[in-house]
Amino acid sequence: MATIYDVAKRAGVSRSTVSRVLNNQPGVHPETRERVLAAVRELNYHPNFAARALKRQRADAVGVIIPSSFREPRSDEPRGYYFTEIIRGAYNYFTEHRMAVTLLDDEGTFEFYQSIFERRQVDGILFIDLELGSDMTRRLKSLGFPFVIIGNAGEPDVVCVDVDNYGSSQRVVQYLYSQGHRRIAIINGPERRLASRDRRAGFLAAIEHLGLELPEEYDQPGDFSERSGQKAMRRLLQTVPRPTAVYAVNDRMAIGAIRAARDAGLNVPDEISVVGFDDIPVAPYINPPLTTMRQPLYELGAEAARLLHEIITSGAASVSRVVLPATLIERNTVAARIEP
Amino acid sequence: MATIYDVAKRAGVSRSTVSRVLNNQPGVHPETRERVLAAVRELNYHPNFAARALKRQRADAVGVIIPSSFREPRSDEPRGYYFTEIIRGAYNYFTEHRMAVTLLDDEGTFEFYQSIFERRQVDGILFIDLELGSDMTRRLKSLGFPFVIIGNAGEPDVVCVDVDNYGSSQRVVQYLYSQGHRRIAIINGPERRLASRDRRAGFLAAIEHLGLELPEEYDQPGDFSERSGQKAMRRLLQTVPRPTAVYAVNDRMAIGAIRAARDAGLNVPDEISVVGFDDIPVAPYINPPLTTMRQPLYELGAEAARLLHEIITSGAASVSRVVLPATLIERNTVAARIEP
DNA sequence: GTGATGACCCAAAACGTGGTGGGGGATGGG
DNA sequence: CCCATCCCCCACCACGTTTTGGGTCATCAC
Repeated sequence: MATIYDVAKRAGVSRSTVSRVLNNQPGVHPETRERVLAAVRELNYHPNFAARALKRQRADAVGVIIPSSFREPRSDEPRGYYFTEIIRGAYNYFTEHRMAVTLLDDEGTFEFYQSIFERRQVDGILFIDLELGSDMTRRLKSLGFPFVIIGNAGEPDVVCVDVDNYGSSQRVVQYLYSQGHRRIAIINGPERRLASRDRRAGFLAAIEHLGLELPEEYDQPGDFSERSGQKAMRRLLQTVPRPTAVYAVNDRMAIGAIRAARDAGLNVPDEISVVGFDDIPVAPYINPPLTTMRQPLYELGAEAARLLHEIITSGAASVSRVVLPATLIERNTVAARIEP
Repeated sequence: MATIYDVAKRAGVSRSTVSRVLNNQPGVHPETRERVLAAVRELNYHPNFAARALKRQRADAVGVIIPSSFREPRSDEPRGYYFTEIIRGAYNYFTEHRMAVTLLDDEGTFEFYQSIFERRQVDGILFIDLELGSDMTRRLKSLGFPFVIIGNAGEPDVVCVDVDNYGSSQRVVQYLYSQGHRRIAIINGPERRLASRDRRAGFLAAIEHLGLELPEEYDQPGDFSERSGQKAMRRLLQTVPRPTAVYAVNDRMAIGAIRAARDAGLNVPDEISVVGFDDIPVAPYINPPLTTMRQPLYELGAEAARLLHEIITSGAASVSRVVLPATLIERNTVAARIEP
């Protein structure tokens, strides 16, 4: 394996001159520079990664921490897609900027995260969808290590990028309203998830803003799983009057809800409309194709990467919270309704 | 940031003793060991990653190279799922063995791959589904750097792990035959892909083995895209006699094929049966749910990781080629047929 | 009492790179 | 012809760790 010393010898110069050439620093005669470059090519020299990192005190690499649920075997609820898209966005950005992306384990303890910081294997960390809790977030923040959270950090002064759960839910209600719906129900996600809470809050705000009524039974719990969506829909179908539209705060539950409606002999969307959230890959393939809010996952990753890079290079991000809009994808699970 | 020197000073020993303790080497008094450990805890010391890698001449990290198609924006053919599953398998294995997984760019040139080797950022590389070609593979092999290919390496003596495309295709034909089908057609993938060729070869072998006929028109080209499957099916439907079953060598094309059949007013599976390959996430959700061969993606990744680890630690793999079986997932696109 | 034997521990030399201070050679002006 | 000036280039240290070749002390057998 060729070292910088070999290159120097071959080019007839000293190591430092080679270093200067490689790092594009001034003070090297063009001819010498060319000779060095030639030697580099001939020897197929590439700077040793560890040595450079050790000396420069930076790794030119960032870590991505994904929830440990990622590690679970193939399940009915493959969240893999979610991370893939986000990571792709971040990966493309970092590749562009000559930084490596390494997948980091998620042990979930503060000490573990701290150890990642301390060993300096990476220059910064991207937390994807971890729901760290504000206490953990604060402690991490106090370490002074660059990190960005994808999702709601639940804490000010922590840089995070999130989809606009609140506003998007408002838009769902407005859309349904504009289609003539007045009795609109919601199937919620798990309460501990900030994303769920934000979506519910946006929904409630829009309902109130439009002066609609929300009977208690229209506000159904769920846990993001298909099965929970199915169960929630069954309960909704027994309420009188029945809602004409249902907003399931993720696509999985929307799929379950549609199944429940069909099982009950109801036609979607003619007899009951359904809107989901996420736009997972199967959304266009279910029957009927699902109308949903598409999460800008790729952009989430890219934007988070940009912010992290900013923190790494300049010490701080220009903005501490970025919220990206979701876009409504109209397919076939919502019908216009002439209110009786 | 605490260094090993700080720990040594606090524990009142030399650096080498600290190092011995941290690496579980003998020759240090239990009492001293305890004192060192205490100092480590108090100072929250974690060995610097770069320094350790530099000295040890290994990074405790492996690279994963995914096709550059991974980098493309959200497309109609999201292969992301494919890599996700494979990477999960590999990731879990490496995490278990305290190695980091870093995503590597795919520039596609030999010089680039070589440079990854030379900079020693990783101890080994996993090539996912790259169809490197046997020339590239040979050249990489000659570098003597640990790497494993997921997919058919197309070259002996190169360690690779692949799904049993040949045998699985035979099983598809046998299955169809056992259901009473005698006129079986195939929709192929792109010819340059070894996976396509293997699947086609297995298909042909089984057809011949069973003494079935294969009119030229039953052997349709395709390119793995939904659209190409659709087109191929249209052509198939015009042949006389029409096939009673169609084997599309991936699920995307199977979906296209089903769409074409439905567009032509044919019922799947009653009038024509379809089998796919992959078991992509949407397979159970299309209408009707797709019968297909499930690729053991997770296991592919885990097995490749195991082999790579073996090469890294012991210099060579115990076996140079592992072939994993696909499993038939029976859903609703194949009907039993009483041959007229 | 003395030499041999272990058990522990230390100092110093790597690993390959980046940066810094200073030295040497060429060039041009006096 | 000499000196000042400016480029270039070199030797050397530092980065934080692992490893190697001892060195010191107590113990033990003779």
